[in-house]
Amino acid sequence: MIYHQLALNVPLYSLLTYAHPTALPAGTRVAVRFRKRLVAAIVWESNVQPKIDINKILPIETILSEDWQLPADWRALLSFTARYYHYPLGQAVMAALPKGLRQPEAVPLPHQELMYTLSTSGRLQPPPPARFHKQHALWQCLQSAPVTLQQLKAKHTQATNYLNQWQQQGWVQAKPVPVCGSIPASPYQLNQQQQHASTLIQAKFGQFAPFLLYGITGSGKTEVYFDIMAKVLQQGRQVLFLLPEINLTPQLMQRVRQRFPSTVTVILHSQTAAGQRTSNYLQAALGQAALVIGTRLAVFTPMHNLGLIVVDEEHDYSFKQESELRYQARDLAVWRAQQINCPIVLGSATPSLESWYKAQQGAYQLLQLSERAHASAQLPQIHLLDIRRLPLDNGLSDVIKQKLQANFANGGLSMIYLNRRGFAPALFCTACGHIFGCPNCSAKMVLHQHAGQLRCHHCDFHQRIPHCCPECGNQDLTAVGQGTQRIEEYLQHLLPDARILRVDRDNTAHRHDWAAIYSKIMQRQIDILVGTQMLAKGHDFPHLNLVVVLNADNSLYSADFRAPERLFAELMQVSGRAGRANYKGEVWVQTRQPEHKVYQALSTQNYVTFATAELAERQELCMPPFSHMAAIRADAKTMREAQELLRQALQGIEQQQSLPTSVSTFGPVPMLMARLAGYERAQIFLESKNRRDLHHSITIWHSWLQHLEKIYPHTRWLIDVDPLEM
DNA sequence: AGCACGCCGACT
DNA sequence: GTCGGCGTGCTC
Repeated sequence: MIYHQLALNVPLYSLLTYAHPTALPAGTRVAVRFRKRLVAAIVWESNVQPKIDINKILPIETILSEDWQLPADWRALLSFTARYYHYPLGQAVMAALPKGLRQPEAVPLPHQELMYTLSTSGRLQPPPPARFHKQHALWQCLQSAPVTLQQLKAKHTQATNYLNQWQQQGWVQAKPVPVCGSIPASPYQLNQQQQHASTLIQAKFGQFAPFLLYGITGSGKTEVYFDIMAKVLQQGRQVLFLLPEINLTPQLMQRVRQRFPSTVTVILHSQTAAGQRTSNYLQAALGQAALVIGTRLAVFTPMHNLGLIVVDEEHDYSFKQESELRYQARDLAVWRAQQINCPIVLGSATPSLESWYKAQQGAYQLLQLSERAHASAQLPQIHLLDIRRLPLDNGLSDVIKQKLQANFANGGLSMIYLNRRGFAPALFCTACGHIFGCPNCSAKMVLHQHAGQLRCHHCDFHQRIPHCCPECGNQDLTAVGQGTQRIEEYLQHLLPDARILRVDRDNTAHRHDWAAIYSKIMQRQIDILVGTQMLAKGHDFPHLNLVVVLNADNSLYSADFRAPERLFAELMQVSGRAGRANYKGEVWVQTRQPEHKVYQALSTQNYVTFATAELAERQELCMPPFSHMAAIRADAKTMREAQELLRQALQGIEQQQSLPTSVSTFGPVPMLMARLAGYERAQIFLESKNRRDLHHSITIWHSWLQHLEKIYPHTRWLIDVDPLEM
């Protein structure tokens, strides 16, 4: 018997040993008995010396993938991921596989699409008589060039029948569709900066080279990506393209289709149907797809012959998974590029300070695009409107109201941006000041007028709008603050003839909602947009010429040291929506702190000054990227219990062994959102300038937590490496 | 994580 | 007597 180490979906930090008469290659998918149940597993190593009693070892039941294995570089990526994020390898592996491959069932490999053409003997045959005009057309089609079944079916609904007949005669032959067909020349001419960036990247094909493509909004980063992608694809290599939220960027997909019409492209994101995802995954693994486009989870796609990775909007927080396996896809993408020796391009108009710092240090090569791609497009003018002494009507100052009225009268498109959905962010009692909070979370309940509910935006708790205060019985309850619904309602009152559309998570719950909204906007059926973050991300509405930002100040009061960076990126992105193509755009920001560094940098649209100042501050405080962090979190029914586990572990560590001197510890402290979905949450931060030391300390913490979890069975814990949440 | 094993209260 | 509550501990 040959013993194998297998990765199973169990929360164990070691692999499990199973037996098979022959050695199976690493990466093979198998089915095994685990506690009497049949489960899928991946062979990690064969020919191992069992470390447990041989009598306990069970046989591998079936081999699910006889003819292909998950490749070695994929396994290396997952081993690294599990180690770096201190997560059980088996669970990391299963998280990286699509559902179809986590099941203990064999999955048929996707068959490659075929192209048909007349064979040499076929060409000697006379075509079918012209009176059978459809058959004749089919033949003509096959004669001119290889075509797909789909194309043939368009000519003749019975195409399959005739193809079979003719194939049997030996007149027609089939060949797999080339994975990367010819790429038509781009109608777009790169400007000098774009060309320069592209040339520098191309010089590094075939080797590891990280680039930071810093290009202001509208500078045409995508054209640079496309240019180098075309080159890589033409060399017969694959491209992995990661982006934040794919369902929100139908535009990009359209551009890809136009630019690479005959390149086999697959899309991988959480909303892709399970079967489709498995098939896409396998196509990429087998080299049947040349271009893989996806969200963070796509970083784990096994690729046959990867030649380039692109991470668009690299600063976006959605690249970090905030549950289970807490990985940062952008960072893993860089690791992956290094591992397989290919260039990686991180692109953004407001790079993360982590990436910007690396570019300053020379670890990443900085490529700049400082001109707007459309020569006619101008940067929008940004106005800070100090509202400290201005009367507000439903959150809007007179200046803004006039701006909106005027723009509507002139037929322009306006957008109101505020990051609060619902009607009002809080409901309170005018008599005693009671605020309706969520019973499960440390958050206020949001008033949803249309639904007649108070809702918590952090858990699924909701209740009917109460008639009176539970504390004092007073019936006079007031909604404070503005949400998208309230602004929408007020604007409709202010401008009764305007066509107003609200865009937030409440009305774009379904996959196709957004596409419908988008086409409505593009067809100029909308005058004013009211919305949240969703509106800020990557959409071009060429005729949008007025952007109004409300209530952005909220983020300035956050205790999170990354809040300014996040706000700046967000506001730059929203501002960039105005004045694309030929329209001159204006941005108005209502604020009570116009002198704040975020707004100052915004008003001159100068990322570099902002980044420089922010980095200086981070350095002074020894915050990332000048140090590396990890958070150890615990949650329990009470804060005391949650902190107890952390305190005990900390005490144990301090008494028995010492952490590396470069590592400092902060906490335990409650999380910013101390209570979530009925659990109190506490955390300890570990911080060090040295990654190895930090990693070593986390390992020590890890073993203590595993030991202590038996003593505190009601407290759950987790490790978050490079945390974003505070 | 599941899922069995195990040791004490309220039931036919 | 036993049905089942969920605390404890292991998984190849």
